[in-house]
Amino acid sequence: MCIVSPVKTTKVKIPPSIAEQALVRLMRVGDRLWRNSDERFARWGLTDNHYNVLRILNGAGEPLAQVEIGRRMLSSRANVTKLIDLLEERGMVKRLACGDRRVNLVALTEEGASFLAETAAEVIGFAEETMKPLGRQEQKTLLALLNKLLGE
Amino acid sequence: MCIVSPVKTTKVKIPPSIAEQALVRLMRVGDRLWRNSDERFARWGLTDNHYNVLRILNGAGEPLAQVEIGRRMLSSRANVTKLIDLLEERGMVKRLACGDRRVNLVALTEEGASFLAETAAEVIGFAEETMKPLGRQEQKTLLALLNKLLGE
DNA sequence: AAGATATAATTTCCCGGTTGACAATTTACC
DNA sequence: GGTAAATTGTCAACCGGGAAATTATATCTT
Repeated sequence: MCIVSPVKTTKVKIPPSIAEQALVRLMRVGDRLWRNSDERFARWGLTDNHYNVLRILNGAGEPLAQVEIGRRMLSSRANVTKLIDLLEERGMVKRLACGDRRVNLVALTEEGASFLAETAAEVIGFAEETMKPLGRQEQKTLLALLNKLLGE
Repeated sequence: MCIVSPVKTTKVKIPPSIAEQALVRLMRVGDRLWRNSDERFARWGLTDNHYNVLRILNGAGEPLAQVEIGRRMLSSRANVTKLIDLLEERGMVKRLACGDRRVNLVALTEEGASFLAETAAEVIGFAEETMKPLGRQEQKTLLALLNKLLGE
């Protein structure tokens, strides 16, 4: 048991701001989602960032330069190198030479594609479960607000 | 210029899911906010997590055990130790003994409080600016949706 | 054609945070 | 009351990711 001497320390009165509340909540939710997500993908020995790379390649439908991958996923160039290193080691991706000898084109392999195919249902299921507290319409509203916030 | 041989690699058809879209957007927005926030607080030689500790202590209005701080900010005990170490070194916080000799009660100092007072306006200003793309009512909606999502 | 500038990837180093082990203490249980 | 289990804070080791410097190549300027 912890005996607290009578200390009063509510020092600073900070005016409540809807904007700040929303911002803090947004950061907290984001933080939690990243943790959960990471936890999930750890089962496959991957980071959610690794998975993201696979999804980006699959979505693009063609090999992409590393720098382009980094651009699409808000990651530093240095980090993309390491991400690709692991994915290539696992055979999910391969680097192709191309006309410009500075760039590596990164392509999804058969193995990477089938990994995506096998895990897609589960990944989507996870998303559905996470968002379940919100109805379909609320999810749409949320998505719209976030898009507006991102300014796109 | 990069010559791409005619490769078709759109392998896996993944059904579009509102839930997943919203989830991904949420994570992306959260990530961006954490980055911006960290960048801001770097001016004070702090992490946003350090600032968070100060806000939590101020909000609680009484000294808190480290484990309790960790609980409120979803951070590990070990990390709280390090956060408090720095804040104490800066004189913004101090550790108090209490009845239970396992726990350190952490209290906001005068210096910590005045730091909060001095920076509050700017921090709130940052939040307002970040959330500006949304109107007041939209901010409220967003906040409500996030709360519902957190299940509180 | 030659030198300056820009771009892509990689390497190295650093930082914040987590995990796991540990010591001190408290609580639960028999 | 006394031993086992649980709790708190700390430390050391590790890990994912970011920033800056490095190398190789391409483009621009003249």
